[in-house]
Amino acid sequence: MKKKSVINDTPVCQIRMQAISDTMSILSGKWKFHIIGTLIEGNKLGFMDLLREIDGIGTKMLSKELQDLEMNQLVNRKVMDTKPITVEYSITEYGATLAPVINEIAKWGIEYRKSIFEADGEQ
Amino acid sequence: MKKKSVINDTPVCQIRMQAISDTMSILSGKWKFHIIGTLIEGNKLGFMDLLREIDGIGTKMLSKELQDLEMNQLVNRKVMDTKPITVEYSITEYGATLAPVINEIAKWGIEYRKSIFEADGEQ
DNA sequence: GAAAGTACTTTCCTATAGGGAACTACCTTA
DNA sequence: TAAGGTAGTTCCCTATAGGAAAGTACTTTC
Repeated sequence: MKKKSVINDTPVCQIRMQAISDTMSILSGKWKFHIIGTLIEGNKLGFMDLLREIDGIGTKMLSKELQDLEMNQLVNRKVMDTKPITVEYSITEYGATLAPVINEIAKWGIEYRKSIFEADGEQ
Repeated sequence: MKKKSVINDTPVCQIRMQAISDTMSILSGKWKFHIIGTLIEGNKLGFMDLLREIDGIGTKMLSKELQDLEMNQLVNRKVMDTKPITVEYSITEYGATLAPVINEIAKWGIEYRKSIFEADGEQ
């Protein structure tokens, strides 16, 4: 008889694990946090604005990631009736609920850097 | 003259973005959150215990991810002087500070599932 | 009519992530 | 001496992520 899981085998744990996988699959990749963070700060931004704000991203990735985020209802895309057409990207009400998650992650990262600095005397 | 970033160009934003990248690179991959979550719940666990607890992981990934986490001081590895040698994995004090981050991520994922269920009548 | 700005899409390429299966090595029990 | 448990490592493979560069299409400005 094969031994079975004992810790993660409770319904509460299963739901938690599933929830973590869900969140991380929605926010996966190198750029989603940066895009969401920028849109939370910047309110309404055009494609080229985002391209300039997010250091290092290219048009292909920005376009693809924005589509992903739009599909998951975290970002609004609105085509404006201007002379050269412009597009307004903004965070949705639902996307804004990610702020506490992003804050915790940023907070932890800042503490992490501090602790490395103190321990190793580097950087 | 090329237009420059205005939102993300403040020192505070740069540090925040860097911190998010740091955290996500440490916790990147399919399994790190599961391993850390299990170790927080389970206290001290052997390699085979983790293999059984974490549904779907194989020996190769578990071994590699544990090495990553150990390198980043989030997990302790202690070889025990038992008859067949056993290894005790546990979360470090520092690794335990990830609990609030994991909690926020889990909380958001649970709300996300709820909202999809309400909106679409799907799972 | 050429340049430059809007917003993308497409193609091509490489690097990394991650899985399966087999293998190592050592010890205990039947 | 064969089976089964400990804890991994190694090899081979595929799929995905992500970057660079060029192309599309349309408009305004010089």
